[in-house]
Amino acid sequence: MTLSLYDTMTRAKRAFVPKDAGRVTMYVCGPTVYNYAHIGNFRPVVVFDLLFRVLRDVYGADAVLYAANVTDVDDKINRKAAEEGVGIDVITNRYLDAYNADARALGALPPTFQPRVTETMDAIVKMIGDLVGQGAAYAAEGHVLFDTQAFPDYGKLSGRPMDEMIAGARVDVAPYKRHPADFVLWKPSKPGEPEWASPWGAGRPGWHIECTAMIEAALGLPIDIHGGGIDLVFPHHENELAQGVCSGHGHEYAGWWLHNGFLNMAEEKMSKSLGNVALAHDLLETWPGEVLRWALLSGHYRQPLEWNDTLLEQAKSALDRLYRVLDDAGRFLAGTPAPDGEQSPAGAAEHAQVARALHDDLNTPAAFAALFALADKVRAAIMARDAVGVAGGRGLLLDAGRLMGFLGADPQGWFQSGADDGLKARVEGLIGERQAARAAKNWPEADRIRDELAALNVEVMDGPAGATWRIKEQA
RNA sequence: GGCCUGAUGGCGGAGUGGUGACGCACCGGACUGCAAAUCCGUGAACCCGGGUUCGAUUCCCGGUCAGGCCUCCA
Repeated sequence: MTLSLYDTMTRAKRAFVPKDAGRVTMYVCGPTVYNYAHIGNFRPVVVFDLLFRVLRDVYGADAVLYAANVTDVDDKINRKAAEEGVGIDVITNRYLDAYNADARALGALPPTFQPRVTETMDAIVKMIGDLVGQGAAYAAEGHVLFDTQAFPDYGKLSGRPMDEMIAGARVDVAPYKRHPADFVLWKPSKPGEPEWASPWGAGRPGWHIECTAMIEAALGLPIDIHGGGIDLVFPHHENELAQGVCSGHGHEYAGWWLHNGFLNMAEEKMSKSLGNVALAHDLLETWPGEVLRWALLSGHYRQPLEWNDTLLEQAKSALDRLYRVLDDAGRFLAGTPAPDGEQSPAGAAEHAQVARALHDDLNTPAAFAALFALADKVRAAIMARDAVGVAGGRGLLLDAGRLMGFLGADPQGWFQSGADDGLKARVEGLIGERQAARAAKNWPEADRIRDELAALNVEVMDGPAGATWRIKEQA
């Protein structure tokens, strides 16, 4: 089974072949930590976490090295720190902690490395020195600039011939630039703002050099996969590429460039029912992280995705369906004698189909379809009272879910999340009373109790083996 | 102005040169005391105009609409 990935550089889907199958490397541009991150900022987090999981599945967990950086030097950080009268580390640590907590809630595995600009300053300064030494950068008026003329392929990644860019540019060109396309590697800090020592004077790095230096420091150039949002293709990744190649680390930078599409917000829908909840941090107070993850993966990662509350409701319903199968499978197996071993696990073909879909450039909608097909097989095995099929099929469903970062919750807990112990005890008591009323065929009383449960946002479902219940809607 | 994406049923969203997945929602039936869940089943879509082809939703050209990017700072 071949893994193929769409590469922005060649604009084609290509079979993925790492330089070293025992050491697969991936780097993804992470957040600037000056505030809570928007849900759109978490799309690359979830998409590349999924790719991380797929790569670990193919090459082995220890063979995949994934670095996701954190930008903790930035004007917005400086401004926030000044507003609060604290050091930038207070701001960056606060929002980095929140970011990591949110990422975890969205089911993202921790990256192998999470380099920070402030901790990579030596490597950044060294790489700028390398570029100057290679004749690809020059110092001017306290700045160090990358000389785009030194890189003939500049513009190749984003498909922008340099002449056209200059012709269409609307921005004033700083007088110290040799070429309008040249960009900053190092610049002086403003008075009172953090600064670091360098051969060109105290100051701070430009945005683009940070990532190139962090890649070299954390993984070593070249890497197999470089990921990020499609908005970063130009100028950020174009510049990273130019820096990496010209710094003397060879002609390759990244084997595959992957870019996720944008998340489009439908503000009016969002605000009407849920308030201003564009932040993942806020959404997580209303929805399970798994629902947000499902919603983020419900379209192909390269396509734009419309984000609204309907999408979240549909994601919740879809996950409910899968968890219901797991729940029913568990109940069936708990009440069934040991299997006779005559039949096979249900859904083996569908299970393989999940991985096949993911290996086709992370086709998550097709993978979801396979997940549902697998769940249907488990359901059919339950109805056929095929214990081997159910037990095996449930295992396959859980395994496929695990590959995608789903179905990790206890099914009971999934449906009863949000209920505290007091509510649970009260619900169990009411259900007991209702069972007695139903046994006596006292339907008005049974319905009255069901209404009482409904008032507690609890839905009761009668089954042959007794009643089960769940929380009806998200709070 | 330049460059680049996208347009599929009520909603979300795959895919394909030859009867258009999947999920959510809706409708009919079974089951249920009634429901819920589940099962069976129905209905429902490829932006517009040309071209290539035996055949186009799919390939090509044009258009419309929507979105992204166009370099320290923004």
